[in-house]
Amino acid sequence: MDVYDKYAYEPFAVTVDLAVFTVRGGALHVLLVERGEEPYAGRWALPGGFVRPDESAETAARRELGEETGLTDVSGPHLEQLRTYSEPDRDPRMRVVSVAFAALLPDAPEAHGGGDAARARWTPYAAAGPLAFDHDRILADARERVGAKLEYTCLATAFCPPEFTLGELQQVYETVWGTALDRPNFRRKVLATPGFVEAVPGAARLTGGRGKPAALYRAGTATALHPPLLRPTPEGRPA
Amino acid sequence: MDVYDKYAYEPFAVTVDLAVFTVRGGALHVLLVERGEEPYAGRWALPGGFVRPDESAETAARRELGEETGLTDVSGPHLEQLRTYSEPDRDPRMRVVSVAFAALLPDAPEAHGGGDAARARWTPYAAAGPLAFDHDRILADARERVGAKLEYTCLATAFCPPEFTLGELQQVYETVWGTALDRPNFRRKVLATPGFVEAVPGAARLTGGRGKPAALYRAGTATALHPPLLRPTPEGRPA
DNA sequence: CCTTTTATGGTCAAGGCGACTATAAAAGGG
DNA sequence: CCCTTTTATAGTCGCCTTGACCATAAAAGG
Repeated sequence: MDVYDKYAYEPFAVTVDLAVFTVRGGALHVLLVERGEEPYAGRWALPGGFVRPDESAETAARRELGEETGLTDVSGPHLEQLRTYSEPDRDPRMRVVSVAFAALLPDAPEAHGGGDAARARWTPYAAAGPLAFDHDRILADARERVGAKLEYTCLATAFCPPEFTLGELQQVYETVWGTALDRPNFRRKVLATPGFVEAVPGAARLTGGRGKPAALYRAGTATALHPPLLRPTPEGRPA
Repeated sequence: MDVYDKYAYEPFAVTVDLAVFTVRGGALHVLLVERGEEPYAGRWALPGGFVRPDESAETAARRELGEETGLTDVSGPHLEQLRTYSEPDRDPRMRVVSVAFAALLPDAPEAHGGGDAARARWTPYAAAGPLAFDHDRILADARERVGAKLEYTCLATAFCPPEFTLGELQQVYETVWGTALDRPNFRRKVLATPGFVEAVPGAARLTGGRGKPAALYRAGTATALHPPLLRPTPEGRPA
């Protein structure tokens, strides 16, 4: 990292791209924006934008998250850096290096308040067609990362509202992983992990649905999951 | 990521920084270079350099790895992107965004063949004093990532020569994690994981040391470790 | 009132893993 | 040449986790 090297260096544009996920109605959704200009005019793309001179990539990502979702409290949602995409030809116009982030939101915010957010739409992950640039790749990487992190972190609560039932939490796992889980076993595992969730003391209950009302829980203070909650292996996944 | 936005964007310099690790004599070592110029003249730093106009960050990292280690076959070593560091003030001279990588090498190459490699020295991780720029942080992040990946991947073999004993493999774990492991249990776990290691058929053996000669193994084809090989928890590490 | 639906509680056996003991095969020192 | 030391390898035992179940409780709907 020697700026005084004799090598000439070329200036790059640096952007952030966001894969913003939520779980809605049993399906994983991602926030997309429609491009208005070339290249890829009319195609959908991940929200994002330039990193400004006084910003870190993290700051820029959180700013973009607020602009695209219309959220007021932008400090709440889980946001984490994924990796950086820097293929020389990933943008046909110029050299653009993009730092990708994944964000996890609870359902509800139907997005597009004003400004940039007006362009944004929640799209089922499965229906997120061919995206602009290398965003298909970024989105796939982001989804894989989120699925993997559910195994060994308490990240699943980031998809849930402040108070939630264990059934809702299980829905998050089943939706992201695309597999069904045994309810009693899931419950046993979650409750046996100290700090994962904590019961809402008011013995509160919920919901408009059928069946016995469920107890409410809040996210606990733990972040890691030891031992991990491994997704069921369809066959053998050792390789 | 809209280049036609009205926002002015500032050009950034983009570099790669490498945390190159090896296990030597029961201690984790990292490859450092001494800076000759301001700022941080005389301080040690992670090797790295500018990403060239026709390179991706991955390509630049592998090129730098070759230049700094003097290795000929630069396609062999494990190299993986860590994350990107982009704090606006991380370089006092100008706006530099750095994509950090971790590289894992087997012991032996005493580095510095010619060119840039002459500047490079293997340093025990524990003795890697205050480094230039934010490289202390990068190095700490890299070490943590490597330690974590040993748990759920077969990455440990990247520290070993082409043929190795289970004792050497265990040494890798103990060195990176800083904990002792029970030998029979470690052996049982490694051999029970299909594709982790495969026995060298020639019933070969080794070594100049005392004791019963050990069987030789090669790295297998598996990359993931299911179930994981968790490092012993000193107390409770659920948080 | 009975069925359906969801939440919750419990059992049981197989497998993984930590702790530990035992044996085998080399080197080194008297 | 024997005995100790050292390292590799084999095996045992019991606890805990986990997957596959079964059973009960509490609501809604007909």
